[in-house]
Amino acid sequence: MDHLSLLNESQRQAVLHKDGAAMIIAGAGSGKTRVLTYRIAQLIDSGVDPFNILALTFTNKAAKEMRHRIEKVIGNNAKNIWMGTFHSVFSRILRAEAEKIGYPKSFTIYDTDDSKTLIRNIVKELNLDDKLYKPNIVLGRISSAKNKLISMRQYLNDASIQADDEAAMRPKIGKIYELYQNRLFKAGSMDFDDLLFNTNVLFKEHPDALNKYQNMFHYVMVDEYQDTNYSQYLITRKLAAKNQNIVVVGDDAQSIYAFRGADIQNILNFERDYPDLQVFKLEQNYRSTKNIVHAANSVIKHNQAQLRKDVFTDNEEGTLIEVIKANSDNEEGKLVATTIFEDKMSNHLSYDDFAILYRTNAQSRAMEEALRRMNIKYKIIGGLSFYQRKEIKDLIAYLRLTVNPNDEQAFRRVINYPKRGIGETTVQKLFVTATEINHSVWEVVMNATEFLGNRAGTAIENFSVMIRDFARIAQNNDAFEVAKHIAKHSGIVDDLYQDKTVEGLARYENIQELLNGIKEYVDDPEKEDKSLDAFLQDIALITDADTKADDDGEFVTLMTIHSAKGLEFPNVFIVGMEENLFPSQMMLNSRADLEEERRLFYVAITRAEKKLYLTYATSRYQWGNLRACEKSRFIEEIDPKFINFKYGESNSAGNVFDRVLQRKSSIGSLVTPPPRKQTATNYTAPADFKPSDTADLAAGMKVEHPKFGFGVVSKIDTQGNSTKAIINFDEVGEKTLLLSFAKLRIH
DNA sequence: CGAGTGGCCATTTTT
DNA sequence: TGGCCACTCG
Repeated sequence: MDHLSLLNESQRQAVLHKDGAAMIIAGAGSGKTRVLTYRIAQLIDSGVDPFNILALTFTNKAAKEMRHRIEKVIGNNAKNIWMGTFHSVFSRILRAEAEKIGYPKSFTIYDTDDSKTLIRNIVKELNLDDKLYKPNIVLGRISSAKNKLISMRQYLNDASIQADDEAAMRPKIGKIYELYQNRLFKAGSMDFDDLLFNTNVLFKEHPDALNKYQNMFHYVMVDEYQDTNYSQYLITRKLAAKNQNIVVVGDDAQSIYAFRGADIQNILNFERDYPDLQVFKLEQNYRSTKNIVHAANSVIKHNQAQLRKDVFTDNEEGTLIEVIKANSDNEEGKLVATTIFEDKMSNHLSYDDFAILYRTNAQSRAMEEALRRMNIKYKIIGGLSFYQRKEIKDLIAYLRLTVNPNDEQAFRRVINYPKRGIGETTVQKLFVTATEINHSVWEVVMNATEFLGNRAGTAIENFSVMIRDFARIAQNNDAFEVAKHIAKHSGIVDDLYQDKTVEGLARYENIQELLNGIKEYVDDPEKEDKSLDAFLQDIALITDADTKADDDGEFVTLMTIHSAKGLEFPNVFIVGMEENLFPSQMMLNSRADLEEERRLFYVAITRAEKKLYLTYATSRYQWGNLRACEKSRFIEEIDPKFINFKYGESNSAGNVFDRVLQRKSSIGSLVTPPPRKQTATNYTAPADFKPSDTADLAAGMKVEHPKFGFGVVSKIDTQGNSTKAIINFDEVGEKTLLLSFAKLRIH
């Protein structure tokens, strides 16, 4: 294969490795993805069936990117490779095998919010102190137990775990774990951790199933191995036990997910499990300048626990790292924004070339304000995802309930939304009864009239008839048809329709967007299964990071350092380089924590190709209070010969009081432009508004929409049995509407 | 039973 | 400072 010539010696060796176990230690920017890509291509070239290759990644983004790149090399065959995140691949497998372990085929997946709500409910039911048993903490304990494959039974029986919980004044966590797990089971639902936990259960209790997948996956590959937890480790070990063809790729210096159960130990275990292991080290960095690579090396040297590795580069020297000091978080934002602006202008760069990285999401606000004031377009990755919006979750709850009526959280969400006269009292009654007879709420609902008075009974009965009706439709229709039907007949659309505020309008649009998304899903020829079931499984594991960039024009990228892993940008700003922020206050308690934090800094530095800026502020607002901040120790840990202090220490420090005054006086000029594109309309639909039949709608026609007002059709787009109209509205600009859904009056 | 208001809590990271 | 929840009033 000619592409072998594009590789350096160690890359080539790693690519050409075929049978047996191997570990590739890949330094930052060392062409890891390229090696993985070519290795898979090489396997297929040598006659391996793509169906027999399993490639596991950590994020959807990484999976997508790799599939994309393999397609470029070997073409369509790449589609048949089993490639995805641990969660998505094994939820797919569990879906086929669920009944073996007592779950329904169409089990639903609880997201973190569902899990927390359930825990909150359980804590309440147990009459425990909700100040002590906070959902975050409890879920954290349960999650880390599951990641170590500790079942609720083992948890309750483990003396040292119980002692820990008692010492933390939370002796009932085990009890909560038990109830939580029972409730999930009764609801036919799994949380994220269950997807991996239950895969382990399946493989353990059903050797036939394990055997089946061992025979299926002749070659197993795991990316970002340093971020795997015990549960994931064991899955891969079992899968590879038969053929022993397993390759893991990782960089211990970039292990930043220990807080989530990732265990460096897995790398050590790996060496123990496969004595014939071959190790390849990729040490040449192709991404960054010498200054950046050396600076990163000088930082990571402060860690004790690490595999020896010498990352080097043949790239140019580059410019020094700039350290910028600001007096406040707002000034920090301003300095970053102006620096970007000036750099772009004087060097003819694109905003795409810049990224701003921070430790916590909360820091984005100051940056956003500054960028907006300078009219610099930006995009935030992460944060609240599309699928976390209330209206989206509401509709999805209906969809979930349709495929799995036992789904308790979905039920709770929509039982009285839109309002149908079923109050909290009635719902409580249903849940209490369910607990008493140890059945799911849905089973109680099915016999509601026996437990409830006439009025509530009827309301519940109507609800259950509606859901069963949805389920019936879901039997012989694709996900889009069902979802469209549900959006209409659940009353969600009508409800949003009433709300003429800006937010209401946005929610209405979001529902449309979700339906568009489902339409796209069923129109995708690569998706074999177009059922609502399949769609739900798919989106349960999607995060904001993979929603495709609607890239209208160039923009600066803002995100947390965690989500920046695996990415690269010519110019990178790491902001908030302050003690207690980065390193985070919560990570100062142990050497291990601090080292993880330092690895995080290492990851951040190595995102930069050409130019790196570190900024910090000497004061910052936190929970509405101004607090003085100190420069981060991490700045001191960089070898100073790679740094240029732009607003050096000589700058008069000033005191907090001065800064408050300074800040106050500058507030007058902070006239913030409108935060978002305005979509409010002054238009209100006339009382006699009646939608026309839009079958003959064509470009050029003038139409009226009950929310967006008047507009002109600019394009009609028919795909399959759905038709979209692109309409230019007078007030809100261009919108894409699904005709089967939108109410339009033709003029 | 539903809408509106006040009080309280929070900011570590994500599948 | 802002978002969410619980409580109270209509």
